[in-house]
Amino acid sequence: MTSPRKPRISTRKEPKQTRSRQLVSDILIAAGRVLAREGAHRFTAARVAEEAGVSVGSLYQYFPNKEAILFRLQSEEWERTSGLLTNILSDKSVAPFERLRSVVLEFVRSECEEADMRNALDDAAPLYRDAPESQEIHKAGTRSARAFIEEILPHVAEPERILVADITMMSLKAVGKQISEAGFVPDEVDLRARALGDMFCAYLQSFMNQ
Amino acid sequence: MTSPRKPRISTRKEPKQTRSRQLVSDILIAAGRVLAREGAHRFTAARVAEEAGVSVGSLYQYFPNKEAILFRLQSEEWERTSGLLTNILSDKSVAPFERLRSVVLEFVRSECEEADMRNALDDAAPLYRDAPESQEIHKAGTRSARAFIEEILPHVAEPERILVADITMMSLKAVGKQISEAGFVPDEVDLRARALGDMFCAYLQSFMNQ
Amino acid sequence: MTSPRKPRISTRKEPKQTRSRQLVSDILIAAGRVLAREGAHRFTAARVAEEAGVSVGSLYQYFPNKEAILFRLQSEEWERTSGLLTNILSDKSVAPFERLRSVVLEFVRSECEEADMRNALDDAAPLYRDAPESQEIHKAGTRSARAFIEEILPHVAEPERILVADITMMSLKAVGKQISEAGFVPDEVDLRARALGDMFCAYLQSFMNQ
Amino acid sequence: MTSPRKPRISTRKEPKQTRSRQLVSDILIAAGRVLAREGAHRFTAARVAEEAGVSVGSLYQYFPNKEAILFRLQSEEWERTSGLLTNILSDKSVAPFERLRSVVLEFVRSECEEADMRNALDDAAPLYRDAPESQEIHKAGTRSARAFIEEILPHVAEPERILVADITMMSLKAVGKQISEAGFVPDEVDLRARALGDMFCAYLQSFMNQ
DNA sequence: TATGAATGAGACTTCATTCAT
DNA sequence: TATGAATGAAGTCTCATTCAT
Repeated sequence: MTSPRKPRISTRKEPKQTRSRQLVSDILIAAGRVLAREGAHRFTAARVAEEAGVSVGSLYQYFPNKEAILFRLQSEEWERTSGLLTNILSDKSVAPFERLRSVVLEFVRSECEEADMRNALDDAAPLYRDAPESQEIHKAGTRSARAFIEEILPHVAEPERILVADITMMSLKAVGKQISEAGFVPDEVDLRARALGDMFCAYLQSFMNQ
Repeated sequence: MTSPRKPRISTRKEPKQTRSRQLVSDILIAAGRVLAREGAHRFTAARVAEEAGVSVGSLYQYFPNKEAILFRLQSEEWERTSGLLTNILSDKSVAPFERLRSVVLEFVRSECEEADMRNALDDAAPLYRDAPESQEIHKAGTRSARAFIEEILPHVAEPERILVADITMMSLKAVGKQISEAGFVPDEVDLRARALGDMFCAYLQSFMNQ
Repeated sequence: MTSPRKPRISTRKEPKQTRSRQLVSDILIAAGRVLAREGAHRFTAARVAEEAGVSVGSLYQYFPNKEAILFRLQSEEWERTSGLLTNILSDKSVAPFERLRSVVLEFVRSECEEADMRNALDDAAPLYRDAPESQEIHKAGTRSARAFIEEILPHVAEPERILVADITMMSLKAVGKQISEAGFVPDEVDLRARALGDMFCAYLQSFMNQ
Repeated sequence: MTSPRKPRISTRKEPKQTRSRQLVSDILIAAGRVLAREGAHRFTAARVAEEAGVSVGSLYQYFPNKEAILFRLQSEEWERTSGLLTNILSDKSVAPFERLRSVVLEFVRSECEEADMRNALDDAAPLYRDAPESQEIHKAGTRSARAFIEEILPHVAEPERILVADITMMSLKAVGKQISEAGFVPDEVDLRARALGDMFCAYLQSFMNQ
């Protein structure tokens, strides 16, 4: 893929006034709804504006383009999820493997909430993914994961730890997405989430038995 | 999400003559190139036709719509991969865990070949994914995986075996994709593929120690 | 015949501002001209837009599709004609048969005005005819006709009155159309219109002599 | 309407061999079916060829273009109908008004047979109507009608007789078409046909009482 | 600041007709 | 004579974005 376009994707103006902040928030909520209801394919500026009850003009006042809206939506998703992960993983009052199982379960469940919107967001990924800002976002989650692995596998060399953390994170995100896409009922979701947790535990355990 | 449209996606005309067969093949190759070079976003009938050196009309003589081309591309990919998986997994002259490691390595490597095209194909997935034909395709791979799990975990109850097979397959596909997207050099790819293999082995092993 | 598609045909946006109203009107006038000049066959969105001096986009801002334009054109025609009919037929200060002759004459004359456009509109009928909105329109004229027949043939049973009214209306519309298509000069038109009026009078008279 | 195109519409080659004759006939039958099944809108050379079981090439061997097929279809229709009219109207062993009533009934009924095909043929009229050959066809029916009027209204001056004949024919054709389009059941059809016959009789009668 | 009408490039798809085999 | 693949112009419609008000 060539794609030398690096579209500006950050918010056009930092809204300091409350009114603006509210507007941005309204737009994002509307965008989520449009995405969930109509699919990535029908996610258009006009539809978002209408759903948000603002004019297209206003929309473009706060977002430089359509992609920026998707990006913000994704960012906020990711921040929420990232916070969740970090909170659970860093809570040292809980046994490590319990934390791991817990984090997997919560993550998968959260992926399955608003699955329609998330799936559509994924479908739309090509639109915002290439922006440089998008890369940044994933670092936070990565950091927590690496710290956790370091905590439970202190004797493993750093490069390998990073590898383990990355593989695990990748699997978690990817499988989480797949589960959310599959449209399972809550019990089926939990079943799979727990199996995934088992897999990660078995994997990490294997380093401890070495 | 609305839009449950089920577009016809199968090949429009069964090409029996060599000429036609060649044409279809040319179109698919051109489509792959367009996809890799321009991305899913710029994958249009006109561009594919031009790249293939045929008229749009001819293109539509062999494919009912753009999605059908993508679907064929994906099918052929998947058939190749599926064959690969089945071959390795069912070769009982090799120790099971060796087969598993091998299959993971090969799968990930194959995902990384023509990564541009594959990634673009994934981006385009919303276009062909919902077609009924598309669902069928995934069954073959699933079968091999389940058979393999049955072979090495015969004492595990069927429902759980299926769960294990599905989780493993999901991880393999999803992580394979992520690795291919990340643009690693071959050594980095292998490193990750092996780690993934380790994870699966550890997981399955954990059922044997029970 | 298959294809029972019921395309949306109503106006896309209720134009409240004068500017919009003007635009819609411009488009309709342009559409009429294109129809008259080029024929139904060459009535395309692009041509209408160009004739109206607006962009295709604007055209689709006010009409959901090409058929809707034709439908509006036809509606306005029909409303005018329908009003004419009703006015003349319900004017009880004039003797019934005089009213009838008058209505036939006026109707046929009005059909012959802008005959090119009307004929092309008829040619295009397959495009808008099946829409539900289209069916509604014909009811008004039917009502006046039935009321008139009731007035002059009060002793005839209702079902038969309806039949008489319907047959007469059908003939009037159909013959009017044929006359307008034939390209007669005004005198020839009047001659035929009067003959048609005679026919209707003779028909109704025949019920009075019974 | 400008429409300066006068497309060649007559049959491309007079098929003397039986085989060819058969082919032309097959094509026409297929064309009728396509028209009835798919509507004028979807009447395409390819579809007719497929329905007829011949290649598009062959189709174009016997008809110079699509319109020619429609024209032939219409011609044959009209010849049949015209023959019917002439036969009934000229049968002097039957009382004139009985003949008139009979002709109207038969004509309307025949219009209602294969209504789908006829309606679609009407929808397609713009495609063949302008050809010069098309004008010729209507003369035969006109002649019979005029002869009939002359027979029963010998004392009326020729120009007026022609007018009467033309108006009556126009009404008959036009109303016949409308009835066939309306999709009535046979009894409803007959009811209307008889009313139409009544109207014509009353009209002609009015000239006899003068 | 907000609005929303206007733009027009560009996507998909169909189909009449030709012509090499 | 028959075939049917190939052509490509033409048509419909959408949508991101701008800009006058």
